[in-house]
Amino acid sequence: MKNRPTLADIAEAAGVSLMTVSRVINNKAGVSEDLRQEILGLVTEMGYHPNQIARGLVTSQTTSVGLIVPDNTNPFFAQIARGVEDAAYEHAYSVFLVNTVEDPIRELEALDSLWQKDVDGLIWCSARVSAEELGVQLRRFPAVVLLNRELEVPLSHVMTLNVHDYRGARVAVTHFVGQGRQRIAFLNGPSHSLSAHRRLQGYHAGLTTANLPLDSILEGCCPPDTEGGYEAALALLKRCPDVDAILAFNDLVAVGAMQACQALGRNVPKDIGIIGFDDIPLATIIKPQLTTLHVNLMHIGKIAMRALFDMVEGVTCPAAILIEPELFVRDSA
Amino acid sequence: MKNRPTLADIAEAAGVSLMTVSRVINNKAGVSEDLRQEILGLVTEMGYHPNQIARGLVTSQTTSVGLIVPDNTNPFFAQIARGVEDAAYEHAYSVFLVNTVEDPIRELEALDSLWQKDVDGLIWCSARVSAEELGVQLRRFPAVVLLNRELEVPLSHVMTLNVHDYRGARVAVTHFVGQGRQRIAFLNGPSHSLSAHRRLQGYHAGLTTANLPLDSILEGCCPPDTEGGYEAALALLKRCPDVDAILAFNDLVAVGAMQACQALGRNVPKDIGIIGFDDIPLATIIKPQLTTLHVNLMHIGKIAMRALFDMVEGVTCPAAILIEPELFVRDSA
DNA sequence: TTGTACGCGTTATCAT
DNA sequence: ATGATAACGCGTACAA
Repeated sequence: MKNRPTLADIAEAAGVSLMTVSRVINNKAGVSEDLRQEILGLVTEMGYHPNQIARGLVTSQTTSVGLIVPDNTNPFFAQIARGVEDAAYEHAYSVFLVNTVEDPIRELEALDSLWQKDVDGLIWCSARVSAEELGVQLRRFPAVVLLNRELEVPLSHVMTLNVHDYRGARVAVTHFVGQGRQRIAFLNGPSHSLSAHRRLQGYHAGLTTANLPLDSILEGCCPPDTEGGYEAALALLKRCPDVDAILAFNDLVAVGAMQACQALGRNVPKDIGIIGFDDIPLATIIKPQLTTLHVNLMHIGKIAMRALFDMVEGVTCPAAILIEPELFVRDSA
Repeated sequence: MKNRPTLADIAEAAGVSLMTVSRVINNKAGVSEDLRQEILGLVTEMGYHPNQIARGLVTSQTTSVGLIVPDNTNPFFAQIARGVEDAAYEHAYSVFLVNTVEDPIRELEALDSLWQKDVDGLIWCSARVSAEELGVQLRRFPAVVLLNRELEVPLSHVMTLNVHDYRGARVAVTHFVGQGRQRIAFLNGPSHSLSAHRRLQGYHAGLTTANLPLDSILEGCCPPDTEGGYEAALALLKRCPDVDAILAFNDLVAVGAMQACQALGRNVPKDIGIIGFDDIPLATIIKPQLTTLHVNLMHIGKIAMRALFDMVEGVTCPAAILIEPELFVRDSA
């Protein structure tokens, strides 16, 4: 590897002081136009790029942020990560990607490592730590966007960004009811999930509004993937053969449920309607295409990163943003 | 944000010099056991973590690496990224994730930004730049793993990691032939893709080995996603109604092709056999499940990162690794 | 318009 | 066994 040129190198080549070059690099005033052009020439010629490490040491701005996700392989987070990276690119920021794999210890280590890297900000998805620990960790970073997690007491350097799960689930139930469906089941996600909790409330609200009885036999929990949805739907249809609608925690569960229905000879959507959540790419790949609560995940990632950038720059931001999911009616309900 | 403690802070608290603390932090000899314990106590008490930025400035090791992918949303690269991150975590390294979105300009900017961040190494997937430009860029980094790209002249600080596309495609064709299929088509990916080129060769070799004629009417190119596969398969079946097997560039194309067959009333696998490439999660979600050339993508990511780590540490590595894809026979062929 | 001195937090080197 | 000092590459504050 060729040694990278430093400010001093190109200052020497130009026969000027180090500061003059620095001014040119940072577009600051106080350099004659000819000198500026000459230096600019040398800069490109010698392939100089400022060393962000050294720059960060003195400015305590590293132009890099951390992104913590449970699993970047999950399409949900993959889309968000993509949005974050795109927006970071707009601002010439770099993104450290870290997976927690749902492991609280690894989550803590991820935070440590990002802190050691002196990131300017942090986008933290689905934080699993306790409320106290959350407070401690948030205090360590200059700016944080919390995705999929709420905050009891607002903090000036923290923004929360949540999907309006409650409303989404309620809309789905109302849609089912409008189709004349009566026995509406809910295949929920992990019980530790905040979203799962909020969606269950929305599901209940939807039923109540329609004067339909709540019946815990219609509710089930499962791992948020296709296998989970498949097994849970199988069990559900066994204990409640009269189910005519299934609201799923997410699209993966919905697809699993759809396949379970088909395996049992139930037609979707004729016999059983199915609605998913998130609208991942799979939703339109699968046949019949999934009716689902669409959330623009890449856009959420972008919003998160832009807000983070604003906070870093000292621009005031809303303390919390709530994203409205929108029902995309396709073929499954 | 609370000010992070520095070496000086805890040195002052311990009433010793800064260097003594540094020695303790770095597990170096030359500190009495009592002092070491006392300092260690203060370190945890005050929550000290070394500032990697400052450390990197003097050691010129940042313990961070760059990962360049076309699109982290693509399950193929998502899996690889996950493997890279997992292995990086094992070594306490951090990963900068950058998307190129197949844009050569953005790819160059990605390289610049990673270079400015002074990464210890780089994992570069599907490099699109010219051979000369490739050489220039490789020279800028201490260590590089090139995924999905070959190198004419080996470099001591660069390792290439490729899937044996040729062999995979040939195995697939042989499998088709073994099933008595005669009109075997190939829906290839983008013409600029190196993999696409190698797979085409393998496809040809497979046909030739089976004494089947090459027929360019059986070959098509398409964008490497489901829509691309769908459209291309539709066109293919229109111009060649007698096709009884389709080898697809990847699983997404295969799924698209499968749906096109179904839309045209062709049964898969009875009328038409389909084989994909990569074995992404979708392959087992879709029905019928996809027969495909399995590649352990997460494992590839891990191998890449571990090799990179070895190179950074000065351990010698193979100049090139070739991964054998394995045919996973499921329901589509 | 241009340059000098200093400090960011850490490690390496050389003293003590 | 411990400490003082110089460097790493850069920006800020001040001087010329």
